[in-house]
Amino acid sequence: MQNSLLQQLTTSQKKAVLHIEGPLLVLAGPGSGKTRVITYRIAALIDSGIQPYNICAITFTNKAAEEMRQRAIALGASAGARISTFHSLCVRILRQYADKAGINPNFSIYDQADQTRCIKQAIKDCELDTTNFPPARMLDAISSRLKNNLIDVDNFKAIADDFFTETLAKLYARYQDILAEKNALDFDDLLMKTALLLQNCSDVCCELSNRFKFLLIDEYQDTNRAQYVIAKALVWQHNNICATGDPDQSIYRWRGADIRNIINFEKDWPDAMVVKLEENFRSTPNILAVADNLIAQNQNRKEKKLVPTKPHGTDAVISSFEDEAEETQSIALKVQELSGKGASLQDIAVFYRVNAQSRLLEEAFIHNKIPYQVVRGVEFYNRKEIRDILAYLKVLVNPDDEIALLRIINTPARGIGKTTIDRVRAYASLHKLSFLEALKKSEHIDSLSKAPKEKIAGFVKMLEMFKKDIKGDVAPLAERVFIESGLEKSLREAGPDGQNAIENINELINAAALYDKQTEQPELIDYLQQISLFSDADAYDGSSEKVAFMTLHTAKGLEFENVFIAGVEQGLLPHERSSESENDDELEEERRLLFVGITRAKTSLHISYARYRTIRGQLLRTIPSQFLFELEIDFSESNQNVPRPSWPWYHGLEARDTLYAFAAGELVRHKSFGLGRVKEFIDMGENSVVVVEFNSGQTKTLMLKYAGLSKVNV
DNA sequence: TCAGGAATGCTTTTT
DNA sequence: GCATTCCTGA
Repeated sequence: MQNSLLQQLTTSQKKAVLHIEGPLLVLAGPGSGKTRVITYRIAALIDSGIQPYNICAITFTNKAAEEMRQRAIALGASAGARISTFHSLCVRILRQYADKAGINPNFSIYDQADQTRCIKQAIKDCELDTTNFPPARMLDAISSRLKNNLIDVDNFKAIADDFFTETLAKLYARYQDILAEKNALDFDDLLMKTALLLQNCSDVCCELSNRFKFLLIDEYQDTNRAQYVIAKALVWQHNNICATGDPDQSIYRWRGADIRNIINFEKDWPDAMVVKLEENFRSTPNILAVADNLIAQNQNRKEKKLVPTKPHGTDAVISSFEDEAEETQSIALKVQELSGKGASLQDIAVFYRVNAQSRLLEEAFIHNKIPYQVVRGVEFYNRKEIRDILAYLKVLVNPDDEIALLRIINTPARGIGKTTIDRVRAYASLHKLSFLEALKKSEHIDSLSKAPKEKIAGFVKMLEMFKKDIKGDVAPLAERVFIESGLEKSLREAGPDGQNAIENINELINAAALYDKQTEQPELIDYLQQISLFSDADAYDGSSEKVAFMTLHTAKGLEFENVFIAGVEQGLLPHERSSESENDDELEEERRLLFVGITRAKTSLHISYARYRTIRGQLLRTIPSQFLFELEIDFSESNQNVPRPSWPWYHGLEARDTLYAFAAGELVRHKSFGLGRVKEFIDMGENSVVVVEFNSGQTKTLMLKYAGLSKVNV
């Protein structure tokens, strides 16, 4: 490799880049250039005569893969290395070895919404109710506890030993059958089926580990059991694995990530070389100190220092605001101030724990006319009209995809209603046919009258016409489906919302055209599988002059000059759901999440919380996050003189001032107890309690919201 | 068959 | 609070 390029690296980085043969673990703190190390390594490997074809690098998002590809090429590496996410890699492997994996290569990939429909169906089929067996929880158990740990249906049946696990085993079995009937795999199946394939077919394992002579994995701390098994299998022949990661940035335990994978790396590969990258090139010492104070509170960790290399800067700030509207308003104002001082909007990001927090931020930024982007890629693909048109395309590739088929059969309305569908379904299950096959034989279904039969025939004929065009470019087919299915016409007649939907579909067709252009051999199935694996972070456009809003999870791997973290309150961060387990594991993961957020900041960091927040329609008094006290920053609850938002829809404060704020000593009137004086006011937002001593001599403790107290102005 | 309103449920994070 | 599903009437 060219010396001039290597000179850009530190001694430790160089060591990691140039250690070619054998296992290598790069333990790297935030901002230490670990992704850079992988990129340089790819270039160095190719430089030392290794064929790009023999290199496989695994990143966390598609976006990261794309960036890595381009940077490697910029370093002089020829293209051809496989750089992708675990999921994309699995799709490729499963399609290539479909027979051996026992699947049909035209499978659909089911996302959360599809999965939920399937699990609901399974719960119904097993004659269970959704109250005792909530779909979301069942799905979570199946995916993160079972599939990600490579426990398949048979394994689980063998170990189930009480009512709940036995029921779950039945449910799991039924759920897998439903997916199989529809020729669909969910996200976890992609990993599990690949891992099991590699485990069970040594010839496939052999072939792949000969093809990928060098494996590089970024964000190794967030791999789960299935991914670990895949990695292990891929390096079976040579042990040329390079993993980089930081246990302190592990934030995906809840979806099966197993931190032991990185902790036990040296046990798995005893001859591993370990390189530590502790210098931080991203943040000021002020920011790093705060991050360090916070993460030091985690008991379950190996101590690690963050060594700053940048000069001192401004201190991190914690601000408190009256409520979430004031919080977002003041973030907007602060952004304007930064921008006025010359900061570019794309260097500013706002992070939060839950997606719901983006709405108020958007309102504040719209009000203040500041351009922003909400980094939430999957949202686009979750729009109704997008799902509709994609469902048409999915059915063309995978006729067994009943969920997609049911979605489009009467979209737009073509007179095939519930009754008709039920009759066809009954016929299908009686004759052991798929739903589409039953539709094709509809003229033989006696329970149907003439009109529905004709409508079904028309629908089937339309699908068959589309199917003739399935080869080649995707965009023209998508456009044709949009118009000829009647979707376009129905949206055109649906007013402004419809117009918006049309624009979205046009955007999808444009994206498909881009795919056609950039892909050597465009294929509908490949396109559909690719967009199924599209992630939130993939939507981030770092080149546009906009402030970025995203969750703390999405922020992983990114960096910004100026970072805001909003809503740092008990219940939100740490999230209330994280306190359900009896140990501190989940709390520590929440702490790591904040750590990840803080360490994204290069020069300025603004943490905030609101004293009141409306949650699910209830105004609640909040408690500052316990983490705030661990940062060792001075902060007080003083009002910071934020101009109250003057937006027409903003009523929060006024409402609370009159309804929810009483002071001891205040004179009040109750509709039946009459006049009284407030003895004590326990502020819990909407659930506040007042103790009133009435003139009648009685002292009452009242729930404010039911008491109907009014203030008496003296 | 379907639109529209009422009732119910569900709410972390994501590939 | 919002989204989905359920239910009723046309």
